[in-house]
Amino acid sequence: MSKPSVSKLVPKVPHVPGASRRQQYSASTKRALVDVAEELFTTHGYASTSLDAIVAGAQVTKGALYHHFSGKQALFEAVFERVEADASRAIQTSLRGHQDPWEKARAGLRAFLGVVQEPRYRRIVIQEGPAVLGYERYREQEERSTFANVLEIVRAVLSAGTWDLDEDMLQTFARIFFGAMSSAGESVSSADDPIAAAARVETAIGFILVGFQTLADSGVELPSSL
Amino acid sequence: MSKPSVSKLVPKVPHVPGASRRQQYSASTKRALVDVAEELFTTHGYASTSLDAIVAGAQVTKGALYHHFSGKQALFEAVFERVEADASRAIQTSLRGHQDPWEKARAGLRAFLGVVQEPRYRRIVIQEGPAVLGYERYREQEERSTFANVLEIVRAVLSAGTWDLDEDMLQTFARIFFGAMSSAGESVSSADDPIAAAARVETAIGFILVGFQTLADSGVELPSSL
DNA sequence: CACACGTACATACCGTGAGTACGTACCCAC
DNA sequence: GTGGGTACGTACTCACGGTATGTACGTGTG
Repeated sequence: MSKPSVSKLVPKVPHVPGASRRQQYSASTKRALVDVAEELFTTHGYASTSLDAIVAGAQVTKGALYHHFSGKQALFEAVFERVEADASRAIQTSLRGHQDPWEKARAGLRAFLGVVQEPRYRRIVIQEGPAVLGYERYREQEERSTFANVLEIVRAVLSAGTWDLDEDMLQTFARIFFGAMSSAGESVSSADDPIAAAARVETAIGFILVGFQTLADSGVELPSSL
Repeated sequence: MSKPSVSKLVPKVPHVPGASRRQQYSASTKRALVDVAEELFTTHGYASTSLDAIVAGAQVTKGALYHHFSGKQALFEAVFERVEADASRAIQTSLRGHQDPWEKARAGLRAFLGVVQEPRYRRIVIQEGPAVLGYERYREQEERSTFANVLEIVRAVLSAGTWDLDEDMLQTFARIFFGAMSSAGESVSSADDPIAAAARVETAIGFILVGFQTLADSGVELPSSL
C-alpha cells in the first residue's frame, strides 16, 4: 500500500514569499478543494455532489475539508464567491476604455452576456445560488460584485438624462436590468443558436436603451405613478 | 393503542359525484400530501423538509406518499405546478376587462407583482424551482403558465407598434420582461417597504413602456444590431 | 351474496452521505 | 530539543431518501 500522503500533485498556488512551507501547503489544499468543488458543483449540481467525491478528487480526506470549511454550504459559498469575483472582474475590464455612458452600457451588456454563458456562472450563481445560500445571503454576495457593476452602469446612463432619480429608483432600475439580463442570459445559453440569441438580446436591450435616450433628449418626465 | 387509521381530518376535496368512495379517499390523501408539502417547502425550503415531516403532517406514512408520487422531487413538482397554475389564473383574471394592450400590460404587471410577493411563489417557483427541477424542466413548466401570460401581453403590446417582429424577437422581449419582473418582484418582497418598492417597479417598467410607445409613435426602427 | 382481485395504504428495512469525535504527524517558536 | 498549535487522517453516528414486503378494504364479477 503506497501512501503518497502529501506527495501529490500540488495545485498551483501563487507563491507568496513571506509564507511558510506549512502555510503554503495549507493554502494549496484549500485551493484544491475549491477547484474540485467548483468542477463537480458545475457539472452535477450541489445536491448530487457528495463531499466524498470532492475530497477524493482533491486527494484529501474529510478531515481536511472540515478543517478549512465549516461544512458543505461554506465550501459552496467559497466557490460561489470566486466565480462571482471572476465574473465581476471580467465585466469591469470590459468597461475600461469607454467614457460615454451608453458605450459603457453596451460593453457591459456584452461582457455580462458572455459571463452568463459560462456553465459555472449559470449553474453556481444563477441556478443554485439562491436556493443553496438562501435569497438573503445570495443577494448580499451579488450586491457587492456583479450587481454592483450593473448598478454603476445604470447610474452612469440614467444620470446622463435630465431626470433626477433618487437612490431607490436607481436601485430599482438596476434590479430590473440585472434580472432582465440574467434571465435573458439563461435563455441565450440554452438556445439552439446562442450567438443569434445573444444578438437578439443585445438588440432588445439596446432598443430599450434607445427608448431611454429618446425620452431623455425630449425631456420627458418620469411618470410619478401609473 | 387507538388506531384512527383513516378516520382523520379529511381535507376538503371537491366532491365529484361520479367518483367512488375509494377514489375520493385517495384523492383526499393525495391532496393532503400536496397541501402539507407546499406549506413545509415554502417555510423551510426543499432540502430542509424531510419526507417524514410531510407524511407526519398529512397523517399518513411513507407508503402512501410513494404510492402517489415517485419520490420527493415528483411531490415538489406537483406543488410547483399547483402554485404556478394559481399564479397563472390570477394574472389571467386581471387581464379580463382590458382591451387596450397597454392597459393589459399595466394590469398584468400589477397582478404579477402581487403574485411574486406570495411567499410560496417566491420560494417554490422562483427560488427553488430552477435548482430542484433543473433549468430545462423548470422552463418547460413556466413556458406554459406564467411565462405564457407575459408572452401574450408582450405580443399584444409590440404588435401595436409599427415594427414587424419575428417570433424569436418576441420571445426575447418576453424573456427580458419576465426576468425583469421576477427579479424586481424578489427585491420588492424583501424590501423594507414592499408597497413603495412595488410602486417604484411599476414606475420603472411603466417608463420603459412609455419609451416603447414613444418610439412606436415616432416610427423608429428596431436597430438591427448594436 | 360470495369471492377474487387490485388499489391504497402501513411497516420494516437498507444505503448513502453530511457531520463529529478523536487521534496523530509535522512544522515553528522558544 | 521540546512544548504547542496547526493541518490534517480515521472511525464513527445519525438523519433521511428510497425500497421491499405485508395487509386491509373497496369493488367488479359470477
